[in-house]
Amino acid sequence: MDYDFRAIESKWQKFWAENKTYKVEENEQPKYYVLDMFPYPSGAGLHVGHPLGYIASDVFSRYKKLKGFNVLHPSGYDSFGLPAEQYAIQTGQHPAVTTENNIKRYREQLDKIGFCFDWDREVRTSDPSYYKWTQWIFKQLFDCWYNKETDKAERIADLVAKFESNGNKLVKADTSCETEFSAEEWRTYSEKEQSDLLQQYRLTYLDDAWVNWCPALGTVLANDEIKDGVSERGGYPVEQKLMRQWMMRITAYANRLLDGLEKIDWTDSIKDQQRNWIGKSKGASVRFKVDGFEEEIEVFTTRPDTIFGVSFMTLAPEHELVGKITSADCKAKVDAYVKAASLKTERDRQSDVKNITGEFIGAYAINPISGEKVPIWIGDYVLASYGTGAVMAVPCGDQRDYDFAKAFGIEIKNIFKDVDISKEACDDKSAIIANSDFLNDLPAKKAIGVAIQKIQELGVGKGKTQFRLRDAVFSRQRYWGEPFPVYYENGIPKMVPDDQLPVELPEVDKYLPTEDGEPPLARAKKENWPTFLGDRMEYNTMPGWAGSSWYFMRYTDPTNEKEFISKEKIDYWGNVDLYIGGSEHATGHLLYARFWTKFLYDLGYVPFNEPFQKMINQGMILGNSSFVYRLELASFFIPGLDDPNQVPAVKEFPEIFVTKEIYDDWANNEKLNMHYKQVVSKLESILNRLIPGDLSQVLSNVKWEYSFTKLHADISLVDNGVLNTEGFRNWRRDYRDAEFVLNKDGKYICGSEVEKMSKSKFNVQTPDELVDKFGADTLRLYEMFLGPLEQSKPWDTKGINGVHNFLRKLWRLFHDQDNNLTISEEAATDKELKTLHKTIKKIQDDLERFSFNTGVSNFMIAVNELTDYNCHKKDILEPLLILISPYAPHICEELWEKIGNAPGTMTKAQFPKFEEKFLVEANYAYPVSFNGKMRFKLELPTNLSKEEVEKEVLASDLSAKYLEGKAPKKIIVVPGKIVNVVL
RNA sequence: GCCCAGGUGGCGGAACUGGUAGACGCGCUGGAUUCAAAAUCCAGUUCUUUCGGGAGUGAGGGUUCGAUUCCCUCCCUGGGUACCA
Repeated sequence: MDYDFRAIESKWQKFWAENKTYKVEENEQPKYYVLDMFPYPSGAGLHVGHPLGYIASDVFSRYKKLKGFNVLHPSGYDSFGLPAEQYAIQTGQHPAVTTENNIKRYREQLDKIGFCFDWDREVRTSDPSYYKWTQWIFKQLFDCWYNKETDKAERIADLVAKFESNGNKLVKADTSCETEFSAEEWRTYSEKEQSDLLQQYRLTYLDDAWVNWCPALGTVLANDEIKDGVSERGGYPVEQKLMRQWMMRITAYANRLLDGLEKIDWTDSIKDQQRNWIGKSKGASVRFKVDGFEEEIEVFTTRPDTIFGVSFMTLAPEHELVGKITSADCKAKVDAYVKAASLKTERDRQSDVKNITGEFIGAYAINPISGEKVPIWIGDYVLASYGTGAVMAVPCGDQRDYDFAKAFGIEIKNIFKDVDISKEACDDKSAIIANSDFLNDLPAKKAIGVAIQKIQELGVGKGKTQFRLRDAVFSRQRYWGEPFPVYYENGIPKMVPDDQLPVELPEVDKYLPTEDGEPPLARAKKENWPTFLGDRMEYNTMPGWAGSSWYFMRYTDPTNEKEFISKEKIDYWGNVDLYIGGSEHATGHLLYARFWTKFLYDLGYVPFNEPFQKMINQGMILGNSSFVYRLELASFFIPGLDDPNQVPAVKEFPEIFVTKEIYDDWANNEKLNMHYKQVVSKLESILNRLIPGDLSQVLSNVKWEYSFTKLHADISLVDNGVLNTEGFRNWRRDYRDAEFVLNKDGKYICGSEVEKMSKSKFNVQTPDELVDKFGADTLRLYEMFLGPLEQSKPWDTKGINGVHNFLRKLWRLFHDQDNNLTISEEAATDKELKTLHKTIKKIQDDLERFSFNTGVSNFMIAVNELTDYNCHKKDILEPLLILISPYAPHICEELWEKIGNAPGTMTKAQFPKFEEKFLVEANYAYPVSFNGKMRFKLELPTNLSKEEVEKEVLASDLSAKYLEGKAPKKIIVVPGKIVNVVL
């Protein structure tokens, strides 16, 4: 074999590991920080979709190194997580053991692809030396409050000092505390009372929060683990349960999280998702009295200027006043509506736009500005979880309110001057207000301010900015997560002192919750806890996003035992310059990491406000799933056969699978389709076998009832759409006796669909087999060659030969037919230099704009051209190797060494310098267009002026044909580009 | 519903600031080499055609000497979502 990739790749992988080629230290060079999103080491290992982003970041890191940067490109593992815990529950094996095994497998797979990670910087969230500092950060959050005056986090001690001197009256904090107290009062409070009050100021605090509790599973479930009110797994009932939880006061940072988006280079899509998630809206909160009751209804509105247009009020069905103010005659209907709404999920309520529902509750609200009485309705388009759960409905100015009013025949008042609202609402903020007393003749923009002023004067409300963002629940009732550095004493939560960190996970007998629903850690006895203080330790653990909210900082100083990171290191490395990962973390990890970064910035621990300066979201690699079609026999009836004992049961039939054509035919609902006969004859032959004796006479009239279901088949059993039926029978026990109805060529054709790659869809392609067959360099090039990084694309290995051939061609540029090195010291020709410098420019430009796929094409073009020139010159090939090395490091290192460089110095090479002079040409073939249509090319010297070009074009014989003797109206000449003749 | 991304040959895709549409690769067709196959090499490959051309980047308009690129309207696909008051 000429290009022996197996030998080359294992040689260099070994060399790099032994010589620590990719180790980085702080130095004089400018820094560049490239990071991949934290991988979770799942038991399934890597599939071809995972390395896509890692390859891109690896190529970019290597490129930046060649450009003279000191590049930090680390990796590690987000190694706490649910799958390991679930496996532990099933097998009793400690999750640390499973996790360790999974990491080993991941590492092996990663190493085979030849990444330039500095593994000396590896971090694992589940390692006590790491989570010690996650706990430490938690303690800092506990020890801080948010000062709205300075707009940053400050120490609790300062707050306590303020309380001691002035109480909380003058303190402008982000707090849930609504009671006011003086300094004297503060001093009289007990320790418990003070602790409870401070909780309302701390950035992490204990509070009761509703969770989805599933008693049968003994766990709390996420929203998407619940389908139709029961657990997705097992179908057990789920109830709402109030639980004491650690919360994160992320809402204190809402404004800064929003504003910070302006300064970072992320896609609009992710930024929009974060903006929507934070959901800032400005407006006013207004209180409406309920006619005949003491109670008031508070609403939030972004359009206080339309308050004279309020025609009715809508409450969420869950609104606490609904029970109190509903009139007796409406009660039955309202109760029924509330019940119906409670059965719908928020999603259902949101997606059902066409079906407008609601119910009048027989009560009236009084408009605090106009004094008008308006009916109160409930409607499930109003959600209790947002704002106050009540809407002042202005149908003339809001389409949703408009549709509601129309649906129930509620009067629609018009408060806009010269605007027709007979068809739809008017939400144009430039419309002029009318019929609105003091707001008349003002446009909305001005009227909003005036309205708020009036509302405040009258004391019926105030201007308000509302956020959708809610404080984040930070407790999980799980085992495999960071323990909190918290213990309880007399019911007061206290922090474990720094010198006793980390609080390590205790051993437990089972990884399940206790019978009374306490988290697994409650199983640990006092002596099981490596650290135990007070009456008891905290039983909850931290969520997955705890460790991943600061891991990018730890890479700069991964083994520091004294601090979470040192000031010098983080000052040198700064924030992440390029972050590559999927967009699925848009409102999770990416928001929380920004929150923690801003917090640590406030305390002066890190010099940056935003963790990830530029981010690229790689598209998903989709799998090509294969499907088989199983016949589901419902029943059958044999006319001439009366003895029921002679009739076999449906379940005695083997599994029957039909080829795609038959399924398609059936799915197209052709009753007596052309394949019907084949299916029936298969069924009859099976029936014949099941019934003893020859019954062929009787069998001809059997009535069959059946349908088909589509099932995933493992893609390894399918070749070019054709199922390996024998392999399929052996795939699973139930299919051992499967029968197949084949197509006319005697083949079983599978269906195929492009879907997300996942184990459950049996469409996973691992990188291992490809590395084995073609080598890591080929895989790296191929994954980059597939298309733009950001786009999702189906995985298909059809084209992989193309890039593999490219590498072989590259190899052959350095070797003769007998695979002997042939490299010449001869001076390069102009043509060869042009190819080289054209390529340098392309590769550099493409990489600077993260266009990895076009880079590969350009290598191919260069190698094709040099092959044509029969070029074996070192002056050309050596720089070319440097260009290709970020993509295909193994083969390049090998050739680099072969042509006389010291081994392992490839990464220290300098990216070749592009020189314009080699691209300068004496002539250029101008494309000449007539009325915008390209007709021919005309070779002209590049130094001609516009006028000269024009003259040459008109004088050309080729032009005569298109001019047809007419004089052109106009001629456009773009020098070096194009000529267009307008007739 | 709303927000975002996208729609170019048989396929993956290229065309960067409005300037030769289809680079590069796959696949396919024909040929060379071979006893044969693989591999390799050469030629062709958007569609259509009366071989002069004509049409063509989801559809329809617009701006422009010139539009895949900019603007408007619409359709389709994928992702996100909370009817957010």
